[in-house]
Order: sequence, then structure tokens, then C-alpha cells
Amino acid sequence: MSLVETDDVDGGEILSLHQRILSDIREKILSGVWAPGHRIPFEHELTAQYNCSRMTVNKALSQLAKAGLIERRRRSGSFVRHPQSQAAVLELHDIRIEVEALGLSYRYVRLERAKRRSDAEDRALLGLAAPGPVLALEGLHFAGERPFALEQRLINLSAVAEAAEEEFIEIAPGPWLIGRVPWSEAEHRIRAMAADENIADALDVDAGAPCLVVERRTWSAEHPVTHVRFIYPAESHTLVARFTPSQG
Amino acid sequence: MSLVETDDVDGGEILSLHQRILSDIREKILSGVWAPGHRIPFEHELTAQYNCSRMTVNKALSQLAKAGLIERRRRSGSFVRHPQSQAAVLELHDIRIEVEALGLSYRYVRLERAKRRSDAEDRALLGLAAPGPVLALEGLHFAGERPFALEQRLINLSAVAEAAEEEFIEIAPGPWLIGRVPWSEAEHRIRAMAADENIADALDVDAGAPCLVVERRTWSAEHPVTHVRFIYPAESHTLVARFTPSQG
DNA sequence: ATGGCTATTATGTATATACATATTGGAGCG
DNA sequence: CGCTCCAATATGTATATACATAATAGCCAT
Repeated sequence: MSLVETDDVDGGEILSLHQRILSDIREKILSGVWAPGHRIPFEHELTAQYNCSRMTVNKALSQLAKAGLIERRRRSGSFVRHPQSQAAVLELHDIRIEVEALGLSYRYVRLERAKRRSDAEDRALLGLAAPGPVLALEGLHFAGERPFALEQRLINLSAVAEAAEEEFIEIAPGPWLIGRVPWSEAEHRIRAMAADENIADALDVDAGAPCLVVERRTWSAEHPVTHVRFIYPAESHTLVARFTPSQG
Repeated sequence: MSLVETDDVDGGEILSLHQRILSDIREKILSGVWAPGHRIPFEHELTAQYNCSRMTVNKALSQLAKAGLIERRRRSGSFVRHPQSQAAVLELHDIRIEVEALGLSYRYVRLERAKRRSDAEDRALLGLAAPGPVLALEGLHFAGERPFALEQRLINLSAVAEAAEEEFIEIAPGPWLIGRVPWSEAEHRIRAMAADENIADALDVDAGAPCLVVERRTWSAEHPVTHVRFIYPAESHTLVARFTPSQG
């Protein structure tokens, strides 16, 4: 069971009290009612509100802290964390930071932008059950004068309606989304691929050249938010991830 | 039997009791001492062993269950779970399990084995400061009749002296190591690469074909243990990793 | 002011206890 | 023999309580 697992209470599922407290608070955070930085009620306030012991409240809050949704500070209280608090793996995919870490100038250029009703492929990529409006974007990240990565993205407009108003001409959709949509879960798929003609053209490599492909699906409170595919020429990119045995 | 805080010598960190219990059990599982399916001690047994209350033991076991390392069954006890799909992919990367999950038969064949004093490249890969004995291995993992992955591995014999006695003819070094050396940290590098002639030959693909390369360095208690490079033909492999936000 | 002390506060960990709940092994009955 | 029902057992949740620890706000003396 993941800590940021959501059960919609509508179905009438039986939750233990600490699970309900956790779920209530998580909902307030993911829905944005409690913005990053907001101080959530003290344990003794929640104790009064739910009419339960402090241990029960503590269990819920400890789990939220471990899941990274809140930060707890002695004497000060518990605070909603800023969504920038991403796992290392995601930070690696803030391409601006990667490029600037190499000492090169960064630039994003939009290639395509289409608003449409999701087709079957869109829904498969996003993990959507029903049709709905989506925004399809394609753009190129530059390191200096050279193409660094090609980005192909779908945004679920049912989850992020404001995205429909954005042009994303020079703003990459990744950073834009991170500032607006707290994510609760993400799935990565990483593979190698030979560049087809379109990709080779965009990235300025030979057709058939090996590329690293990183795909990411992101959910917020069980709702699919976005699917993105980054395509890197093999020479330009290595993913690095460091692990210790989980939990702790 | 009071509020004793125990220091865990091996990381030098001060762990609370429930964290120490959790860490001890996790160690037994990850090192293979307690194999999948093994019943771990009952709460009341751990209570006696650590001389603490059941709540403390329960906290540790609940977290292990949440992390997916164990499964808890009322009236029956708690059991080590069989290796899982997602987290295991990056954490353990056991190719036998991947192959068998595809419904194919698995086989490992050693290609090369050389014991030598580490040269500069070996030391760079392993992260060693001083020269010392290393074991260099190359082997091929098969899925059915087809090559599935090429493995190139260095083992630091100063850290794992017993490895010098092993031939690794049909035993892959990965599982062998996991059973002997509990790892405390691992670093992955993932990239795409075109197959050179040797690789193409071993994997039975065309030269220049795109491959996914996963390199892992592993430490145990600050000592470099092994460096391994897995090379997969692009068609045969996708890495999947699922994350929830967490600091770390 | 300003550096140090103290009291206060919220969280962190642990205890002992209680009862609920799921599951199993076995006793007893048809 | 097969079935039901019960008692035993291990985990699941919650309680009230206790003391530890980190951080801060405010006070005091220099």
C-alpha cells in the first residue's frame, strides 16, 4: 500500500480513523485548499476535531510526513510542503537545470500545440477511461545551440483546465505544471530506441541513432494529469539514481 | 525497559527502537537470510526479543508491510513477500525474475572470468582509491533461446574475498552476491548506446542497434562491492519505476 | 542592543491496556 | 464422513499516559 493512496469516500469504504484523518488532510493538500507553506492544525486541534487521542492523529501525520506531503517542525507545527520537493528521479527531468548544470545556456521552443478531444491513443497514454479534452504539445529543449531533448506531452485538461489558456511558446510545460499541480504519484518507463526520421530531424542526429526515452505519467489524487515522453540523443544523456534500501 | 535510544553502529546513525527493529528485519530480508515465504517472528516474539511493547514492534512491522517487503496475515503471522514488480526493478534488478515473469525459461552462461589486480579503469568504475584484487566477469542471460542481456561485472575482492573461489559458470554473480553481502547503497546510471561489434555479436543483434545500458555500483558499509553493467537490446526491455513524492 | 538562560510548546517515542476482527484448528454433532 | 460452531491466536486499531527533544519566545543581566 502506498502512502498516498486515495480511497474515494463516496463509495462508502470503511476506513479506520487514522486513515480517514490522513485521507481528509491529503485531500485538502492535493486539492489546493491548503496551499504549500500552509500550517495544518496542531495535533491537539485535530484531537479535538476528531474527538480521538493524540496517538491516532500522530499516526496519520507521521505517515503524511513520510510520504513527503507535509513537513513537521517541533514547536512550530506541521506545514504543507512545496511541490518542488520531488524525488531525485524527477529532479533529473527538470531539463533546464540539467542543461545549466552543464554550463550551457538553456532555451525551450514549442513545435506543436493542439487542443483536441482525446483519441484512443491519448487515453491509453494518460490512463483515462472516458474521452475528454486534452492538450498535445511538442517542443524542443536546447543546450546552447544544440538540441538536447525532444518533448512530447499530453495534458489532461479535465484535471488541469488552466492549461488550455497557455500557449507554451517559450515556457516548457513541465515547470509550469509543477508550480500548479501537486502530484501524488508518478510512473516512469525508460527504454532505448532508434531515432526515426522525425526524431532524427528534430534532434539533428542520424536516423537510426540510439536514443534514451523517458516516459512519465503523473497522477494527482488518482486523476491522471499528464503524460510526457522525453527523447534524448544517446550521447547527451545519462540518468543517475541513487538508492538506499527502502523505508527508514 | 525505559526510553532507551539505541545507536546503530553500522550507519553511525541514532535510530529509535522501532526503526532499529525495522532495519534489522529489512536487512535479513534483503540479504536473503529470510527468503521469500519465510515466516518472520510473531509480534510477541519480537516483543520478548527486543524487550519492548507490542506497539513498538507493530509500528516496525506495519511499515514493512506498507513498504511491501512483508505480508501480514491475521492468525497466521507475517511473511516475507516474493519479489515485487516495480521497486524491485531498480533496487534489485534480478534478471532471472524478469525473464520468468515473461513466462520464458531462464539460463545464465559465463563468457569470461579473470582475476587481476585492479587497473585504473577498474578503480574508476568501482570507486576504489587504492589498487587491490578484483574479479572481472562477463556473462549472458538468456530468455528461452534468445540472449536477453549481457552482463559485465567487477567484484572488489577486498570486500568479498569468497568470490575469488567461485567460478560463476552457471550461477549469475548478482544473486550470489545478494545472498552474501547486504548492500547499503546503490547508484544507477542508465543510458542508451549503439551496440558495438562485440555486443552485437553476443546479443545477436545488428551492429549499431540501440541498447539500453544499466550500470550499478553497490556499497556495503561504505566499501565498494561491485560494479555491473547490463546491456539490453532495445526491443527486449523497458524499465518501469513507480514513485510517490518523498524527500531523500 | 545582545548574549545567554528559562519556560513553553509541539512533536517524537514508548508504555500498558483494551477490544475488534480475521482466520484457523479442532471439538462435537448430524 | 462432512458439517457447523467455538475457542484460540495474531494482527489491527485505539486509548490514556509518560517522558524526551527540538525550537522558540521572552526575560534578564551584562
